[in-house]
Amino acid sequence: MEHAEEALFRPVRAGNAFEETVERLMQAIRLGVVAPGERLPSERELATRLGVSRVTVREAIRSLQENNYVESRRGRYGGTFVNDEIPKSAPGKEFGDIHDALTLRKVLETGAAEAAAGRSLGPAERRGLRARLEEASTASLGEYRRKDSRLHLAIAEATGSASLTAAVADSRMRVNELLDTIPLLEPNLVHSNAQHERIIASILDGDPAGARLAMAEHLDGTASLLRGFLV
Amino acid sequence: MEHAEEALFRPVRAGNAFEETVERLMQAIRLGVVAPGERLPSERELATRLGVSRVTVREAIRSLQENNYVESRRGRYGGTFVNDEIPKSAPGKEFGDIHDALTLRKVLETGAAEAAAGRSLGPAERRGLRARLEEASTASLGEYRRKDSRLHLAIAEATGSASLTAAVADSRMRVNELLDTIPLLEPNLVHSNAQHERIIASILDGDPAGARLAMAEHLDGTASLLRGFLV
DNA sequence: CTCCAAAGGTATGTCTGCGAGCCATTGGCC
DNA sequence: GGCCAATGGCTCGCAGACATACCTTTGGAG
Repeated sequence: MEHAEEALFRPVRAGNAFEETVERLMQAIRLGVVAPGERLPSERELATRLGVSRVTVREAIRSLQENNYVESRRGRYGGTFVNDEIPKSAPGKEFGDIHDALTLRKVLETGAAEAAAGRSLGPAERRGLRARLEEASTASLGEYRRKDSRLHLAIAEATGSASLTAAVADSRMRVNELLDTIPLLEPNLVHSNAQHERIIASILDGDPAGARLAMAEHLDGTASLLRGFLV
Repeated sequence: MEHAEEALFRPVRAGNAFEETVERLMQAIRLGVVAPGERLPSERELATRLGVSRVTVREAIRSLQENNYVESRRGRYGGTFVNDEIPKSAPGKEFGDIHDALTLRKVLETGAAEAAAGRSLGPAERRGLRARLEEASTASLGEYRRKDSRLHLAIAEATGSASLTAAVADSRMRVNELLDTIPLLEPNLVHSNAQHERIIASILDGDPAGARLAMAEHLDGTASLLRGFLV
């Protein structure tokens, strides 16, 4: 065999520093962690947190400006702000491996739901989850993908594991790119919200098995949709 | 809240190219993907696969030579070979976040076991799993950690998801570093082998729920051991 | 015995990315 | 009205990493 080697000898870095920085900032915007109208951290702060030089951060931001994701304003209380209308992700992405992305997502997100339900959550965390649920349920079609992602990220965060949260964020970006190529319909959305309620209820009730099951059903919906659309 | 930002604005790259390359090669050796006496891929091949220049690969290998992990021989049929006795990992590692590592591992590995059991495996994959199980069950104390990792990696591979396999490899490295600081005893080993049998049997029988459960119990063993030892 | 393919060993010029510093702009505070 | 802190905008020299080319060693094939 020895084809586990493929996993271990995969490329050390996904791209150059610039590309990866753009990717991260896009993640923050597309997953709704920084909403339209809100401000990104300052260039100096981003440079520190992303472990990258300020020059590189600026180049990445410039690239986002040119693609109408953000606008920058100078002066104190200035900064880089997310535009109200952000471009759709470029279509025709190579669908790498749908099976790969969906398998990883299912493992991570059902695991996160179960783990979150198995923890004793503080009042702030419980409030956070309810707030995200509320946001998602009242979201319009245009902002649904973002609000949905924020809810799922909040669930991952509720596990208390930063690396699990990071993994979920990456996974969602991959799957969202695929989802962006197929239509999002009102009925899906209603159904999705009902499932969200079950998931959050199970987590808040401390019911790991229920949370896992509810999440699994939730994910299976979009998974079969995807497998259907993309052959 | 907005502390999902912590996950998204984490550092873009874990270290410089050299450090990450060393890390990868150590993973391959420590996880037993390249066993003692075996040869690493050639420098040129590693450079291509790791997406890094040959100079960097050589520096990384040099560092491994100086630490007695490998030896290089010139000429055709030469190469870089893994030593029989590889150094123990440096103790006193900062125990970053034990909870974080264990949470992620549980999610990934129970998910992998379940996913593997839910697939129809080819004869080669089934044979591979049985072979790894056999290797682990007959391993001596000294080589147990390696053989054990190979078995778990084989399970991840059986999901057919490369990124899941990569994630499991990373996760195991983190947890193994912690495990290296506490003793490995014969009784643990016997118990562990029995659990391995159950896991593999469930996977080969196509019993996802059973595989998940067996894996969960298996992991809980070392998890509670760790939490106990490391406060 | 000779040849030569494949592996490690070496050298050099280029370019990316970083660090550090300074400038320009802005709006609240005193 | 003036100050000034915090932000984006800009420049320059250095270190790391890269691509490429060439050299040296080795053992099997012919």
